[in-house]
Amino acid sequence: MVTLAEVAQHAGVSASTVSYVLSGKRSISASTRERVEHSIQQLGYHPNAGARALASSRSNIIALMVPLRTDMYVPVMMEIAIAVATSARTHGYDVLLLTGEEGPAAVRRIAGSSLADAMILMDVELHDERLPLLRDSGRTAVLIGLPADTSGLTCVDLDFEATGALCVDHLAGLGHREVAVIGEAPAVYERHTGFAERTVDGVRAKAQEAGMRILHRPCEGGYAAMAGTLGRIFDERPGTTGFIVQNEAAVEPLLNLLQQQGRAVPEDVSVVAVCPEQVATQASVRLTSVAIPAQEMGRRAVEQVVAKLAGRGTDEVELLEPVLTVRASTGPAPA
Amino acid sequence: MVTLAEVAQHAGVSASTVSYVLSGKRSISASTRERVEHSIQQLGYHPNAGARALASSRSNIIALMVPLRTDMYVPVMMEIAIAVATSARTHGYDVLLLTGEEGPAAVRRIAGSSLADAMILMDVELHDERLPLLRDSGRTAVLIGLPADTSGLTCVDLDFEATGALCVDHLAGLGHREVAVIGEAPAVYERHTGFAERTVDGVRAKAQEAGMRILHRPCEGGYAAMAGTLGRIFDERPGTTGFIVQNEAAVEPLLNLLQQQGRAVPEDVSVVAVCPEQVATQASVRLTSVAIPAQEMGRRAVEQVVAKLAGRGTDEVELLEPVLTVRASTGPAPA
DNA sequence: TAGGGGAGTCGAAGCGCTTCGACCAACCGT
DNA sequence: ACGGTTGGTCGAAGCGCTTCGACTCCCCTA
Repeated sequence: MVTLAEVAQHAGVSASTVSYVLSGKRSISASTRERVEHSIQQLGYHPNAGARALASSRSNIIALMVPLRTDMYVPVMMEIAIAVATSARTHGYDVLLLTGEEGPAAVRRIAGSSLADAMILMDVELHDERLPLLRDSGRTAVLIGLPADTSGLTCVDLDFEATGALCVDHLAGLGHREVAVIGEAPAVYERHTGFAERTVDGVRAKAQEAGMRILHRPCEGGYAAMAGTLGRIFDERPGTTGFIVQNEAAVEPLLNLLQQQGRAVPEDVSVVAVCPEQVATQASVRLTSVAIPAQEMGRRAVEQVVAKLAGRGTDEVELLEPVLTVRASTGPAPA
Repeated sequence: MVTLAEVAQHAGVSASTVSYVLSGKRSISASTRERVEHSIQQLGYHPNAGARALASSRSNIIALMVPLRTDMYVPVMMEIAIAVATSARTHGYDVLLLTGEEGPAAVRRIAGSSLADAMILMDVELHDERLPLLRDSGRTAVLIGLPADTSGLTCVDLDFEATGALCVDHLAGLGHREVAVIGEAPAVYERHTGFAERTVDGVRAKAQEAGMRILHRPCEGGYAAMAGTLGRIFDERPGTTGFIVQNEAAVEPLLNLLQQQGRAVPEDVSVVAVCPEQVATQASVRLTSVAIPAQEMGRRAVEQVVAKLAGRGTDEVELLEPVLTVRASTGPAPA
């Protein structure tokens, strides 16, 4: 491995000069800079990450904690993770992938070892165990998701209350009065991952205004679970004409079952989904949906991290505004 | 941050002794060890990752390059990535997440900076641009996938040829003589990511033995694409009674379309999928399938990396044996 | 009883980089 | 013509850890 000292020697300057060429923290004459850059090229020099981290106490690494769970829709997580990794690179950072398995201990480990300059946490629970540790580790952090107490924390998330309200608005505008919400798996609620509850809150509040009746049912993904849930919904509320689905793994089963039961979408029943665009457009019926902007969330989280590390930090909650796209799965309520 | 020196002082020993307690590279008396460990606890000491990397030239980090593409079935990638991260931790390693975006340059960067001790590459193409760089970087590496030239490389992958053969065997045993293979998106073939081709090779070879006619069609995911492909298949081979599907995003659309066309599964048509277990069990028909052992692949890749880093290395190709599970989507060919 | 050897500990020399203060020259205004 | 800048460069002191050789006991064997 080529070292900075070797580059310095090759270029006929001191080591510090090479360092300053690299960092730009002091002015360097054009001729020296050129010479040094040429030597770097020629020798194929790459700064040693460990040495750099040690000397500067900056690792240029962002740790990303992803959940290990399988009850969440994985593609969204992946999309966020990739967006984080990609935008981190554009800011000169690399991303360390931590799985939920280690739990709160991971926070301690990473903060303690200075392995990462900052952390991004996904799948945040309302009373997340990692938060106290995070707070007094003093490390820069950004959450994707919203805990109960956001004081001193920067959070990025979709505005799920507005999302719920938006869905209701759309259905109400089409004349629907009885709507069922197909929610995430029960475990998601038990864990109090805020987003699912916030959506339902948004739905309920708006529904009350609009004089709409809401039936909310958590539901596992897959056909079997959906069949059971759907049966119970129609038993309880035979007049249901609208569905709001917030469980990607239930979307296709729902459409399929409705079709089997001879309920046409959107003529007899309307369906609004909260899901990534791809799911909405690739489903068997092109779905009216509120998009989950995974990329955007990942990107914004990184930008917040970078801003905080640069001292331009803001401790604030950034809620992305939901956008509802009308497609082929919603229509006027049947008379 | 607490340093090793502070721990040493607190415990009344030298810094090197603390280091040896931590690494176990020299024997330490029980009493000293206890005293040191107690001090570590009490002071909340965590070794500084950068310093450690610098001094030992080992970062305890494994870099994982995941593809950026969206034409691959993402959940499998995610599952592998998580398995890699999780098993890496059990061996004391962390995982750095690199996206394909940087391409070959990432290999150079990571190898050059000694940021990672080893690399795991996913989504390997037959003539992957990253391989030459990898080879002469001299870094430890393991591929998940199989390039054309595996010399000097350790590879882990499912045995896709055997997978294809297994599917054919099963269908042939049930009396099917005309089978269509629904493949991955065309882009996957154009890129020459070996696995898709290898599956088809396996299918073809076995089909010849079994006197079965094969029609292979690449296919994008989603309903629209699948509808077109399916139409063309039945136009060309009206007698088709079996399907082998190697594109998770096409599975559900296929089942749905068959149902709409009044072709019953498995009475009229049999379907074998190559997909993760979850997809097979959650589909509208429980699918006979060959599982893609994502977890296992991730785990084995890490184990190979760890072995190589420990000097117990083996440059070999490890092909996992496919397992076919019979479920409800295959049955005897109609008379 | 002398000598050999292992167990346990320490000191010091780095690992490759950043950064601070110091230094030297050239240049400014007056 | 002279003190004060400013731009450009260097030397040296670490950053916190690992690791090598050296040293000291103490026990075992011949």
